[in-house]
Amino acid sequence: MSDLCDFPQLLAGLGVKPTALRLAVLEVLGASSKALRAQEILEAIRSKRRVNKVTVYRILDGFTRRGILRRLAIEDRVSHYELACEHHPPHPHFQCHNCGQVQCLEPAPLERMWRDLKGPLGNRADRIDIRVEGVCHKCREIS
Amino acid sequence: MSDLCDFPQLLAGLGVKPTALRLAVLEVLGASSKALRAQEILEAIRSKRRVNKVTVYRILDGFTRRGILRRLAIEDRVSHYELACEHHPPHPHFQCHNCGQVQCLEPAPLERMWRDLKGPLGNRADRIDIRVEGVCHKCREIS
DNA sequence: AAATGAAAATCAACTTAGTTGCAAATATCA
DNA sequence: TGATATTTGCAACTAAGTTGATTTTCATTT
Repeated sequence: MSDLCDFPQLLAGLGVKPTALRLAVLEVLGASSKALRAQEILEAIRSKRRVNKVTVYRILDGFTRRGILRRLAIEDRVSHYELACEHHPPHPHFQCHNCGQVQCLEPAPLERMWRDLKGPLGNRADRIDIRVEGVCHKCREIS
Repeated sequence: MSDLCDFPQLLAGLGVKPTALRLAVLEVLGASSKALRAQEILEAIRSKRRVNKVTVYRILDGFTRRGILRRLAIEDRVSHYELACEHHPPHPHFQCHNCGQVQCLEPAPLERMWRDLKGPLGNRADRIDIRVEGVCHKCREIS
């Protein structure tokens, strides 16, 4: 997941001002090969400049709402974030029990999923979760 | 997900004492057709008797470690729990954007997943997550 | 029946990740 | 330039869960 995207242009296309902090968030994520926690993003930016955590949380939130980022509920009590641009289509993730890192796996077609997920990268897969999100039949009826 | 399991026996088989609270937790989950938050379990028990939240959290934690329950990291900042006994094999979940409820879907074979997930129950699937958990190659090398 | 000891439950205080409301700074437009 | 809107920062707060110490329960042993 290297940064192939032109972030200023990406933001411009959505009418979002490309402020220094917004670009910093995108660059940190673009430079990462794995999904990152808000905390990690915050620290990465702080290694270069001064930021308030609230600002970062708000940027992450805004980006997620606009579909610029995907928020992953992969681990209890912490969100992970990744770029959601055309170069980073949805894909399965692999979290290590031990170090907690969240690797991105190939967005292989679903039929090949099971086979693919168990083998590659030398990971030992103990558990595969499949999760669907949307609007349930009950809520669809109401609205 | 109705309770087909004999909880006292289940616990006995694992050498876990079937205390009133432990059974209460299992009964609440056994009676539910969906995965529940710790909060909901706590409230369900409190409608019948007095409990301290710490006790419930510790029971949920112990049960999860022993494989009696599965903890689902389905939503930011809250865990959901479900029975992990033989009558409740792993399966995909559906969370409603609107009400937040976490339905259990059929544990259909993975090759049929995609097709199956989109159609049934009248839910509108906006997003399908596939998540793998285990020990990554790096951590495997170290230990 | 009383004493003992281990397991279970409780309590208060704390932690972590994230949120709110408002003020200050910065950018944008007339 | 001044007026307005947007972004950032700060302090205080919240929700969910955790910790450590204490008390209760309860099955044994005396």
